[in-house]
Amino acid sequence: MAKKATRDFIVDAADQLFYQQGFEHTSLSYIADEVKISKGNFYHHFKSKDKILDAVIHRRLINTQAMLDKWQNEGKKPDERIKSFINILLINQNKIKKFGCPVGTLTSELAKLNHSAQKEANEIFSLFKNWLSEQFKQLGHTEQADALAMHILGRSQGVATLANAFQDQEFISNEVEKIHEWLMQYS
Amino acid sequence: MAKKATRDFIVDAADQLFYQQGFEHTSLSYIADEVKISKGNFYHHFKSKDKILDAVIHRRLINTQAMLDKWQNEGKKPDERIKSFINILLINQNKIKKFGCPVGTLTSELAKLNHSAQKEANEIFSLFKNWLSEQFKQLGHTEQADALAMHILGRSQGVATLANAFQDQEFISNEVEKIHEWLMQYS
DNA sequence: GTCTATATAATGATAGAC
DNA sequence: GTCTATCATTATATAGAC
Repeated sequence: MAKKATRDFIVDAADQLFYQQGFEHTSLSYIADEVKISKGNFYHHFKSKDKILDAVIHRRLINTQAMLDKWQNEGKKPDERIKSFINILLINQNKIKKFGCPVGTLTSELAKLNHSAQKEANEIFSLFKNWLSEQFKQLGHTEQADALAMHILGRSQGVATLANAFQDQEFISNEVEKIHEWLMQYS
Repeated sequence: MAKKATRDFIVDAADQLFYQQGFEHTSLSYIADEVKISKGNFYHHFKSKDKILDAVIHRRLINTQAMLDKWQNEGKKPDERIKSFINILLINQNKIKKFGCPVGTLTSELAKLNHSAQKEANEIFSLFKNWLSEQFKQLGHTEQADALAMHILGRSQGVATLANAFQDQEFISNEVEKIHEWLMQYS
């Protein structure tokens, strides 16, 4: 396995900082400090701030697909796989309370900035949507599959947004349970 | 009725721009240009950028309360009032597709900035939550009222976030209908 | 209340030595 | 690949004339 290059450390740091502080609010100086390199060195690896954003989104796409693939192999039944998706809300609840959903908050920010990377960022959502849709198809709900996928994706986004605003742990548990109950009628 | 003062025009512009472009991304110069005043004049009315944010949040609190009061007087039954809330998703669908929910996107941004106005901004959410909770109480669901209020608030947030990312009009209609159906069991 | 001019700090980005 | 030094631009904010 190859040694981790400086470039990877930059993407590591940017990925986290963009999530915790937002894309625009995170300056290159701050990233460089975090990685303990100079700004000049930073520009050797990425020729603009938008280029790291591209790299971060690309990494998130890879990681998301890897997670979906893992769920695909782990859970035996489609409805159990969907539960894996819902349960991220519980697993990541501390981060979500602090920073919201990494996908939803990024797409919202880029929409306001009218940023050219909007489309790529939205692709992360599409990965989830298409994967969820596929599960519903396998459950026999071919016609409604896309709408059901969007529904569950929306529910999880709402939970993340309010958990972030209200810092409410019980709300997350309640909602996750409600989504599980909702899911039963399609299992 | 008093003449509209420059101060009001500044808050008008800031309110819209913070919604459309985000708080941090909206510079004072841009606001000043929009209102057609100088930056110096701007600082005569607001001594810092955070002070306009305060004013904008305050105005949104006032406007939100006024809207809730209006619904309280218009709709005869509590479940019809709740429907008024849900229907904002349809009424404002064009803006929501472009910029998301003004409340959710602001609280998310301020959370990432760790901004001191977070608490005040979240109060807008609380107005909705408490109002919705009151409606469910009047429908006889005293015990669950808060949880039901948070549920419906979360659903609407999820719809706004995904409508913004996917630019999907049909999704909004579908989800609004689903929320109406869900509401029936509590009516 | 409104303006012009300016101060100050930070940002994204580049040049060039090592 | 990494650094220091620097640039141009923009941001928030202030001073002071009218």
